[in-house]
This record gives sequence, structure tokens and C-alpha cells, in this order.
Amino acid sequence: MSSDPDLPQRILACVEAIPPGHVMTYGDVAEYVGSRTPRQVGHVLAQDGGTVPWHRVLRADGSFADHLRDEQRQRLIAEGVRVNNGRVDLRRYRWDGRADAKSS
DNA sequence: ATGTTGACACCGG
DNA sequence: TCCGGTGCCAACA
Repeated sequence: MSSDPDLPQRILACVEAIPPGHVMTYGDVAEYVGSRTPRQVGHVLAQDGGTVPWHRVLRADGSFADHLRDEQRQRLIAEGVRVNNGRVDLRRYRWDGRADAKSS
């Protein structure tokens, strides 16, 4: 299998599947949907990202995109996510796509 | 087909 | 831990 035709659709579905208070990195979403490149995830969000909670998707470092980091930061905080100096606690809010990890 | 840009990730210092 | 440069893949002109 390689490059499904509904890849963008899957990405949007994956982002929509992210529960509030949780976040996913572009690389994780890409891997989850089958994309080999996290860049494609960003491109898809740029197209129809307005139809999905894109603010729950952030970078591998836990930071946000340059143009959206302001809005994302506020939104994540509103969701109850703990943000530190523009950095989100991935190890705590990183969603695997199965259930919410509870590690304490 | 080629070159450039990009809502990224990884490695080295 | 923070900063910079490099690599990967896909979309666009």
C-alpha cells in the first residue's frame, strides 16, 4: 500500500478523533494515517484545517506553527493543556490514538 | 520535467 | 537545554 487516495481525508479524521485536552504531533498523525511525511499533514490542514481541531496538532517538540502558535497556545490552554513557554507537555498530552494514556 | 516553498523531523555543536 | 543546519516528501508555478 502506498499513498492512499483518501490520505487527506484520513488526516482530517485523525485530527477530528483527537479528544480535547490531548494533542498529536504531525509526525505521529502522519504515521497514524500512513503518510511517510509529516509535511503532508501540515499541507492538508492548510487546505481544510479549518474544518478540524487543528489546534490539537503540534510539532514534535511540543511547539506550534509560527503563524498559529498564538491561537493554538490559547486554545490548548482553554482545553486544559499545560503549556510552558510555548511548549506543551507531549509526554503527558500526546495521544496514541487508542485511549487516553494515564501515566502519572 | 525542473525549481521553489512549506502548519516538519532529526542530528550536531 | 537551546540554536542552527540538513534531509524528506509532496504540492505548486
